Amino acid sequence: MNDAQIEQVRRFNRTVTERVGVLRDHYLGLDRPIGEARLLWEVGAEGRDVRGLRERLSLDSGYVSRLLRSLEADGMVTVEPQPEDRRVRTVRLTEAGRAERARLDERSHGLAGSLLEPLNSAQRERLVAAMAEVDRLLTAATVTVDAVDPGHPDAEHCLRSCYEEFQERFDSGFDSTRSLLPDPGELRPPRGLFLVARLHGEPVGCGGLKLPADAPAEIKRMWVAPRARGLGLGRRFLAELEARALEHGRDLLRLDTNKTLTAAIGLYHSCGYEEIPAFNDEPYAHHWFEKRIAGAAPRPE
Amino acid sequence: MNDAQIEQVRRFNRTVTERVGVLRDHYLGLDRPIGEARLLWEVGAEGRDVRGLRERLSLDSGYVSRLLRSLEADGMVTVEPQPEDRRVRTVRLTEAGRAERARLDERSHGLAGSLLEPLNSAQRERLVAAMAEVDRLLTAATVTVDAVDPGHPDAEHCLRSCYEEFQERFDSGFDSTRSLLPDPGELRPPRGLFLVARLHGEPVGCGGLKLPADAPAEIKRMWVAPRARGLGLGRRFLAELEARALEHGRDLLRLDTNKTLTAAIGLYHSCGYEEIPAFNDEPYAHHWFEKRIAGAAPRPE
DNA sequence: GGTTTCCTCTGACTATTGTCAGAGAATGAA
DNA sequence: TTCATTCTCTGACAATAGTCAGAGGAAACC
Repeated sequence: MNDAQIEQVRRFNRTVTERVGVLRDHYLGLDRPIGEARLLWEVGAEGRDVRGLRERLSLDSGYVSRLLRSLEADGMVTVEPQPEDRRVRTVRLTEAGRAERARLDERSHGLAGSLLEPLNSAQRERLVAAMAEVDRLLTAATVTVDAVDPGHPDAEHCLRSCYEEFQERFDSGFDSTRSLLPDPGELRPPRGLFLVARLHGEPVGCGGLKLPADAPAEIKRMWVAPRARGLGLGRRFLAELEARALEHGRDLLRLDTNKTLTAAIGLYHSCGYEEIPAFNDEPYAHHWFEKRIAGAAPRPE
Repeated sequence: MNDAQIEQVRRFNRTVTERVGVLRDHYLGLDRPIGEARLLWEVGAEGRDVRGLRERLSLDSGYVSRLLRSLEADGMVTVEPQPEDRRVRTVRLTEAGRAERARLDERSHGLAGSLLEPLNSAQRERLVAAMAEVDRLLTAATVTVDAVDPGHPDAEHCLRSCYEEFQERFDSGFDSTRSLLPDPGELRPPRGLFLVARLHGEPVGCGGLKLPADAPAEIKRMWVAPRARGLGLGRRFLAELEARALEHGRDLLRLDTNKTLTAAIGLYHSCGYEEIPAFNDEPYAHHWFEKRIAGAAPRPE
């Protein structure tokens, strides 16, 4: 990362916070303090627990409580205990609250429009494309990847989603008990490891590594949630798994995959994996790959 | 402008304000309220008038005064009357103030770095490029273009800069009194008009239109400040001048230009101007163009 | 049943971010 | 000189944003 890049990021920050900030104040800050407006927004059409609101906006519990009293007094929300657990209280929008939220939404829409408005259509397209790219990459930068136990709820959520997707996509359907890895417990140290990617705390992808004593390390159960695709997460998993394999003294990685997973196959090729003859008899595999990793720097950059 | 575009802009706003906002609070908000920090920053190394600070940050005069007293009490700045006009007071950083500002600068540098830090180098390059594009286009969107009297200080500033640039670039140098438009007063209504572009109130470009009674309208003295290039301002001036010419019932536009102004020549070509034989004997011209504008929509989009 | 933990709320405080009216000094115009 | 204007400052006031300690009800654990 060089100084010219840093300078550009700083210029970007200045321009964006100034322009977006000014317009946001202009559009949203009219009749309601920002704190209340954000809260109203976060409650959403469905309603939400007080706790959830606090976490989402990372505010003090007393403060949230006071904001809620104020919104309640204005007739925007109702707050009621949950039937299952009467300690937890659920916030719901009233009719008036929904109307107010719709107005906020409209204004926010107007704000976005006013950013585009002065530009001609070619410029608009370029701006929107560049914004999508910034959005994607900043989001990618907030994704964390950590090793967890395969029994962890987040891990199980990912595995379940992964199996569901296999079931849908594979010509033959998918039954994990018939695959060569019936029990993800095999991905628990010391026999392997399991990584989970999270975005804002929500699990959005996983990747496992088998470390058999008498055979090369093997990548298993790599999956990225649809909403997190396009962030380079697949590539990041591969890099991370390669690094971990290296740390365990391995210099060769293998994996198998189904012919319907074309994006994954492309990824493996572009990350230096080479197709080899079948090294196992996984019933769901059509392609087998390997990559020699010894000596390479453990992480990009 | 369509809804998908608006949606993308809103997603962008959310991601960016969240990510940049969190980090800014984390980096800058440590020991000094943001108001003071911004003020300290805006004073800059050179010092600045109280009035200028107020305008730049658009704050109440009483509030600025109070912030300054606070910074003064901390030994960060000194405030002294200007010698020429003792009503106006100038703020300057003390030694300690400069040190503090340097710390802010360092933190802001760190903030920018931390946005890039989690990405690999290919992603960094893409992010920085996209940020530059967003920055450029948002800046372009804040540029205003207005008709002013050619005697207005902003207009004169632009004309002077324009002549200086001609002087530097033309093989023969440039002397405005020898050109076919010795007096920009000819660009005053009703004989013509003069547009000035401004960015944050600073003049950054100009374009004139001659409207002779017995000849086609003619574009003169088009110029864009170096720091405002790449924003599509030239194209915007042409569109604006064409629209104004149309409003005056003209259907043909002409212009001449010097061979050293290659970017301008490219612009004319790409905007539909066609090269024609010399229609005047401007001593500094090598190329002559015209464009028929009748019937076209007055403005892009 | 008793204890602990969780969740929300209230009261008491503080700091920040302003807004407004007018005072007082300096300047420019008539 | 007088008068209006410009510029900054002070005092009074208010809203917003946030922190902290602890009360009290509900659920979970032993």
